[in-house]
Amino acid sequence: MKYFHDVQTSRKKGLVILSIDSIIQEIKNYDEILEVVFSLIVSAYFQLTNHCYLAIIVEQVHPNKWQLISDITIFCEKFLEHPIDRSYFRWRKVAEETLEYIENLNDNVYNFKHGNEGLTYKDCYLVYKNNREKCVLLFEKNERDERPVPCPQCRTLKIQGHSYPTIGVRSWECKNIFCGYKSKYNRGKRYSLSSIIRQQAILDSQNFIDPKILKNWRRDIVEVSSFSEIYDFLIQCYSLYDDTILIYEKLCQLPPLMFGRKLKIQKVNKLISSQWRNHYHNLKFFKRFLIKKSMKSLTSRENLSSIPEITLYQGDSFNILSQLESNYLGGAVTSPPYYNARNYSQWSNIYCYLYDMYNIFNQVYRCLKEGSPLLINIFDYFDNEKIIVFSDMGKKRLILSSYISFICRYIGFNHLGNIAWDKGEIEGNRNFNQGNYSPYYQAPHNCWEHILIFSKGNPSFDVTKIPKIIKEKPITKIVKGKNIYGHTAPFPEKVPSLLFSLITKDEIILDPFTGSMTTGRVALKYGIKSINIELHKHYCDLALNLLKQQLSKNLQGSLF
DNA sequence: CCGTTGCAGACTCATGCTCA
DNA sequence: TGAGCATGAGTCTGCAACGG
Repeated sequence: MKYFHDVQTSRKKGLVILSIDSIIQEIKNYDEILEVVFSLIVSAYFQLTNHCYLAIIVEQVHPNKWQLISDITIFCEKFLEHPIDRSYFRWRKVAEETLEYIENLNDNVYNFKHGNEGLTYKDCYLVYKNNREKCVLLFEKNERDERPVPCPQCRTLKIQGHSYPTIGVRSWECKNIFCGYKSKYNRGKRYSLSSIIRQQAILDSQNFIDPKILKNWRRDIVEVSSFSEIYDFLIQCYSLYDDTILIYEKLCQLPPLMFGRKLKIQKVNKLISSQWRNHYHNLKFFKRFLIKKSMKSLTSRENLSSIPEITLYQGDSFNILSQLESNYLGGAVTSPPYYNARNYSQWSNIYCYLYDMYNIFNQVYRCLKEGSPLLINIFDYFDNEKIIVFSDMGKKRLILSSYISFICRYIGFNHLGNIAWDKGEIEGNRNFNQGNYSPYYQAPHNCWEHILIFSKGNPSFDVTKIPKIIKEKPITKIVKGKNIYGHTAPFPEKVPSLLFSLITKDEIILDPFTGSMTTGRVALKYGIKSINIELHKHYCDLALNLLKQQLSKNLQGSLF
């Protein structure tokens, strides 16, 4: 393999691990933190071998870990902004769709010619020891590399470029008529460099991963007896035997050799250059959706609920919120529609989605009282952003939680923290690795969702009251192939209850995407008034039905 | 009650398909 | 025929259903 693919298989750095806490310990200023972290990411990116991983470990930093995680994630994914001259990049179509949806976007269309590339977000592990929480962010580098790779079957370079199975990964087709491999349609072997490397590792016993490690790390919430297990896991699952691993950490006590990999500990010189922070804040990417929407016309809003404690409006969240008073709500909790996750939540691309979210949360901000909390339940869903390509090759883990955090901070909210909603052993204990115990095949089970905590201005509630993690099974939706609940994505009562533990009983709360009105119904139990908004008539009916059931149950209960 | 069977559901990979 | 898109097979395991 090395003989035939000499250039591409030389592995400079097979994995880069960035342990942030020790590096930025003394820095108090958030902008300075960003400067240091961004410079390190960029330097890591250019040293990292293609198709290899960058892991970033974050514990507790000033002022808030989750704010930093959000900025890091968006930066990693989007920091390379330049024209992409591949024909799969159909920027005209992206521009067309976005301009049609976002009316006030009279920006120069030329901007859409620039695409964003960078590292692909794979996962965020939560690692716990006693009560301490560390986050491990994982990114994969897939840089377009058009250098020809010989056919793994017949070693010839008589090949032709083919498609991109995932963005940034070039695939090839063998054109040698004497090659041992031919498909039914008489086409040659198709392959890519990254798949060749991965498949080679399967056969190599030195790359075998201890199944014990995999068992402990099969979910993305992990309980460890020592945080050094993070390194054991990362090194075994995301690098190959004989690789050189680059580690950025100030006080590193790791041996120079682990599992046959050479560790290179890098001293960090404090880099003071605002270059990358400025670059980040000036990305054209943000300018395509951070645009204020103007209200079209006053739509009639009718309260569908007959109970004084609950207000239920059917209609577009933005329109209805625009008509509400400013500074009078005591809190808000919601689970926004996940981008293109269901047939009731479809947008042409991520810009359109983020534009809607920006405008709706902007209105929520206006309606909230100073100091009041906002909780947002969101999941990093798996889909295509549809801003580079439209097919499956663009499908990836979306960074919705990071986007929402960015948007809300842009509006003016304080991002105070994050509650991890551990959904438990959903879908069994599956760990998709195609039966291979070798690196790069280990995909954990994504078993937690974000509940982001924000406040308007300085919080008037006690932040320390909020737990770091809650365990709650998702509501059973499907019984014998039928959706007995009526809504495909309900959230548990615990989520709105978290909000009610922060506010006083005389407040009015808001849920701009209420669905089956879990928020309103739980609020009623707490004796708190609520305003609920839902776009679809169908869900409003469902909400009222569920409310009716709840009330009749309470009535029965009071008889005893 | 317990062993067996088969399916759900999420994801990847390889290959078929199709357009220009 | 170059290049991108679509899709079905294959992979996993817990659990429900089944049957002795």
